Amino acid sequence: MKMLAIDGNSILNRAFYGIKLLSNKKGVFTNAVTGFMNIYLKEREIVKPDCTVVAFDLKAPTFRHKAVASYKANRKGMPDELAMQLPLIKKLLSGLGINIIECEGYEADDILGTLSEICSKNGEHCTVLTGDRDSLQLINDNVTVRLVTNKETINYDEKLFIENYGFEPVHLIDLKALMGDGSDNISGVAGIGEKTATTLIREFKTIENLYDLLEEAKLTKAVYNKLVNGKESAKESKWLATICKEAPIAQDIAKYKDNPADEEAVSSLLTELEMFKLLDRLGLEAKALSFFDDDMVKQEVAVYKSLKKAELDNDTAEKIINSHKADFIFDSKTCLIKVINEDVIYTTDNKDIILKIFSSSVPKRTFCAKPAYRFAFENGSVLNNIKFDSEIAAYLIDPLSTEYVIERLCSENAIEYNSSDENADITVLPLLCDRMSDKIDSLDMTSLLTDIEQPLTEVLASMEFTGVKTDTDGVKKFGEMLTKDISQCQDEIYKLSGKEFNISSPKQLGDILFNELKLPAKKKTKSGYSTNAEVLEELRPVHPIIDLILKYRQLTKLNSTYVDGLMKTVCDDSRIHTVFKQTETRTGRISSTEPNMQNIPVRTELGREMRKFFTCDEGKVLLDADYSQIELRIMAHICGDKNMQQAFLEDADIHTATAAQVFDMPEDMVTPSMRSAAKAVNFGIIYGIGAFSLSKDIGVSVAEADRYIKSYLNRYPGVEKFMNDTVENAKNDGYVSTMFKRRRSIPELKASNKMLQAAGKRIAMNTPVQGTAADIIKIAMVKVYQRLKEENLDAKLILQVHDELIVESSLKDADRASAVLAEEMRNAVSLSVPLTADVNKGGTWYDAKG
DNA sequence: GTGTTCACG
DNA sequence: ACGTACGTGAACACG
Repeated sequence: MKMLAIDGNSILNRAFYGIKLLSNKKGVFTNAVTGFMNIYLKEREIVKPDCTVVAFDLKAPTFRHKAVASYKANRKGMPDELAMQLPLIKKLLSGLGINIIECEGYEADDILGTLSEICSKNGEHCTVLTGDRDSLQLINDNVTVRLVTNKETINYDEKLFIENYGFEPVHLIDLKALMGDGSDNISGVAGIGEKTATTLIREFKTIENLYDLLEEAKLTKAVYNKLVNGKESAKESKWLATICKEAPIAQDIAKYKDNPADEEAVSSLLTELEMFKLLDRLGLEAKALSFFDDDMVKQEVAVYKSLKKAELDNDTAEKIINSHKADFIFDSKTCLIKVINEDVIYTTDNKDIILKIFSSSVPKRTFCAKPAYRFAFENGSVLNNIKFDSEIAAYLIDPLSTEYVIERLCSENAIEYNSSDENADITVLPLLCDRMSDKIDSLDMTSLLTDIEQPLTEVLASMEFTGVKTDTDGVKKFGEMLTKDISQCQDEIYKLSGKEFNISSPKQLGDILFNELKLPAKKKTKSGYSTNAEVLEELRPVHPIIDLILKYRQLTKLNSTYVDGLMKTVCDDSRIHTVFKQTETRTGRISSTEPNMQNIPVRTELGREMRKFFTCDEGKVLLDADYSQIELRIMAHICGDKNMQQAFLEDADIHTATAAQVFDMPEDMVTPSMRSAAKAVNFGIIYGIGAFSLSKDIGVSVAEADRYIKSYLNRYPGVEKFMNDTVENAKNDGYVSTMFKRRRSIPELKASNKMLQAAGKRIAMNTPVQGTAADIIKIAMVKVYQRLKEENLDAKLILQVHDELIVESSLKDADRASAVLAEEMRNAVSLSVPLTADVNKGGTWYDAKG
């Protein structure tokens, strides 16, 4: 008989923080349940238990001393999003026939301790599944702990434990008694940390033995004194660290055997939670549920009404055009439009009629306007007077959502949605727009939506439509050259390693490097050795094969992602029409796909060659304009630091100026390496700096990197204040915002996981800066687009790469277009420091980049 | 489908 | 101690 004993709270907690928030249409969160079940089902395959028990905490804070201590440690409690999933997972597990144990006054790990004790006594095997290292103390011949970590699940048996810790599992409590445990409010012996504690426990095994032999033991004076002073605390800590094995639960293992599942109950629950993948995995069918059967919800929802339908013909189109508003949904795949006007739904797939509606001046609202703009442009027409795009509105309201679909937005806005009605989307559209419009107003984002984002949609559609001229012959030749070099590189790698293998497989490559060639392994990943560029870079001097592998990586990346990848996307007009996504990023940037034109190589000379194949039509030229240091300038503006502002007002080289400040010397004494260190610090400042990463980035010690940061913040006190205030406000408000009122909520700040919290702080510091930069270039894009049009210039925006705009212009209009670009980019907003934009021109992107 | 790697700002 | 900077998209291997 094999038992699997699971620490429900620990695993649920890990699952919650490991997966982004998910919820069903009613807003019931399900990410922790999903994550828990993923872990559980995977472990079940591995352990193959006969009986399974999931233990949950049920704490009565005053019941006993230990409970009080840990109650305090967890007092801030779990977030509501997690707490509401506790009953769900319990219900689900019961339905699956899995035993749940809760025991008043005992924590989950006490129950696991008791269960493992019962198994041991009966000579049965017990596998404990938890994310809590404390439980490792339970390990013995019969008890294995499978420790769930972020990366992997480690199977801890006695052997592995001794290998890692150097003493037997049972003495983990003695270790804790000395070193303490902050997260569990265990104080340990003051001044004794992990190192000393481990050495002591390896030698003396238990604290009792240690204190018995204290006088004759060879200890330093300091350690001796600490131990003497901390004796009481050590004893107390040991008691606190000891997992109880006497919880009052059934002693008969047979009681914990798995029960048959109640399939009916499980499938109702999972259907309601909309966890269809899990249903599938369990081999169950979804159950039909009546929509909105919850009375509470019913009262608030706008009731779905079935509307009259009519054909959209010339006459009805005329009527619509002359009315005061029309809401439409356009499906570009099937070229189908549905228009709602005066409670009638009109439908047609007639192109001319669609264009007639689009180009008319009747005020329109829609969901996802960009394909409509593109359709209009592709047919030589225009789309006029879009008043409201509810998809963009939904994005501004919650940029963290992964997809914006009408059905989901309805459930979030208490609008009933009949998914079996093919006209459901258009039926709910007017109401959805009303609700979202109110929300946008109340969030003070009206101007952001109507003055920046909505006008931008047309600009993006135009850029996509225009596309980028591509020299396919050049790309092909470049690819042929790469292919030759790759095969040569490959041969040499095979020669050096003595065998043929797939160099692109990190697994096989790791095996060759670290097992066959016995190179020193640095980092590990979930599935083996890490072989990323950073690791390889360090190994470069150790073996000549490393250089070749890096070369191979570079060449194959260029060949598959850029040469092959791009060639696939070139259209018949020998232009690439990327798709810009306006509702994708959490900061407000736009992104580019199919292909991604925002990550074309530039940093290495070979990669940069690619840009020679992005060109322009005969008689035209490319204009490339980029903001210089826009993010640092924004930082200087919003933090108000006079020292930092001065550098920009004087038009100084900001990295040199920073180096002069940080290293406290005149600018002409700054060496290139100091400048480059300062540059890294400036980047770090924008990202929400950490000494560790900075040290890695510039190759100095963590302490040194920390000094740089301290010195930086000292010299630019406004920056430090901004960081602190921003994080503080974000904690209070739950969100941060940009200069133009774009907002991003930061749930990470409420996490109990420290790493997530730290990540939240960095997001809080970075988003206002990155997001404001995004706002500004969007404003510039709209203005540039309008002016090029107004001034009748033969010049079109074709690309945006975050701080860079590219225009394809006729030769004759190039100078005027350049002036428009520079002017509008510089004057997009007025900050307390100047914004500068450099413009260059050339026949290819490579040349125009300056 | 997920993880790893690497291209960009 | 833990793992380590912000924001993206694409290709490939592997289960």
